[in-house]
Amino acid sequence: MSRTATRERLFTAAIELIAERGFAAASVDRIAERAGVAKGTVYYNFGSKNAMFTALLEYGVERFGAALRDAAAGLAPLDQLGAVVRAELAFIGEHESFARLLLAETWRSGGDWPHAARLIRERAIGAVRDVVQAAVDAGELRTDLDVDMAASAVFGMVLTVALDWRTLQPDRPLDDVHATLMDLLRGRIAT
Amino acid sequence: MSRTATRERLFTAAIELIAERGFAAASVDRIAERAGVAKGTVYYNFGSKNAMFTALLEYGVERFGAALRDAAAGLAPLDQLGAVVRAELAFIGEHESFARLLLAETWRSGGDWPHAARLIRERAIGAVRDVVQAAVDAGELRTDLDVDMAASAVFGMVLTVALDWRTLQPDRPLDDVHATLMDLLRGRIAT
DNA sequence: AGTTTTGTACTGACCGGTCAGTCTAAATGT
DNA sequence: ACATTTAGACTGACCGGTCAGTACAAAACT
Repeated sequence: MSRTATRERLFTAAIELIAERGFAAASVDRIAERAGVAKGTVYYNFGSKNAMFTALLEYGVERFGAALRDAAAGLAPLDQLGAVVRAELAFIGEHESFARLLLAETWRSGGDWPHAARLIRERAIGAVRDVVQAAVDAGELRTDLDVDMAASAVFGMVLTVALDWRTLQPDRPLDDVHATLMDLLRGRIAT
Repeated sequence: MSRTATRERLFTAAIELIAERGFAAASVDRIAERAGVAKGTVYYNFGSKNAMFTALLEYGVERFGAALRDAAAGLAPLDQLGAVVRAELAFIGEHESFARLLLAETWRSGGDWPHAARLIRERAIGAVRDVVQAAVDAGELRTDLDVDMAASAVFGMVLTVALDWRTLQPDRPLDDVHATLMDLLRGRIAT
């Protein structure tokens, strides 16, 4: 089997198990078993459990961030926020387990991973931030808006709502969820 | 030492350790040590590590939900949402570790505790839901608003923003954060 | 051509250590 | 008296990590 194929199988297995029970409870034995690979292969490919987790996070966050940036590319500032929110919903819909893992690990405190949290903030939340900043620069949003906090708020809101969506109403169309979220963000709530 | 005092010391110690590294990595030995209590006391009081965790969650979520409900009590529907958001921020500011643990456990998938997630949704998010519903009933919000999703969105947004606040800008006044959040929710963002 | 070497990917038994949970006899508090 | 806590020794299961060895194909040598 090719090296990259093996690594991806391990990523998938690890993401699922960590999303279910957390990092510590996902044993290397079980991850290897689910990936259909011997335990030693994990250490041949990554060197340690921690290193595998770091590689997995980098791989996923990079893709997540790229999906968000691609969604906004080329659009008018007016449309970018909606597009980014839609892209975040879509990505989470397709990579639900990874999103759960992300939510749990990003806001962990003392843990072993200051690196992980920073990565997520730079790549994923950063993409949202850039869109908000573009809207401010275009004179579309108030110039005194706290851009970082707004980006974090939008990202967190979409992330938690998306996971509720997948958990409680998985059959509901993405557009429904997207519409409600955008209504909330645009203040179209009041009568 | 009284039974309840012992339990609370154990709760505090367990919450901190679990928030730092997750449930599996927080050993009973270390929890007992941090609480200044013998290991046997844990088993005398709770019977098992899982049972302690369940009791801890019930205790914390109950208090969290009560804080949110108390904040809204007696206010006009117009003011309730702001009060609930403020109460959520304040509670997280005072019980940061518990909030981290809550975030990680609520949106976990397969885990050992579907019970935990349901509890949080009923008690904590439920308090937000009631406030949103009251606003709808008072004709203050659109009647076609998806109340459950809006409540979940507000709760998740405030939770993630609050933890970013504590992590990245702990010295910032609560009122600042509150104002930005309410601006976002009221659509006062556009120029 | 046939043989030997080399590099890469993977295997699974095994080791030292940690963990949840048990047990007990004595102490402490009310 | 009775409930609660202590201190610590102990067990068996499981965990992260190691390592000698297998498989196999491309390359190098004769």
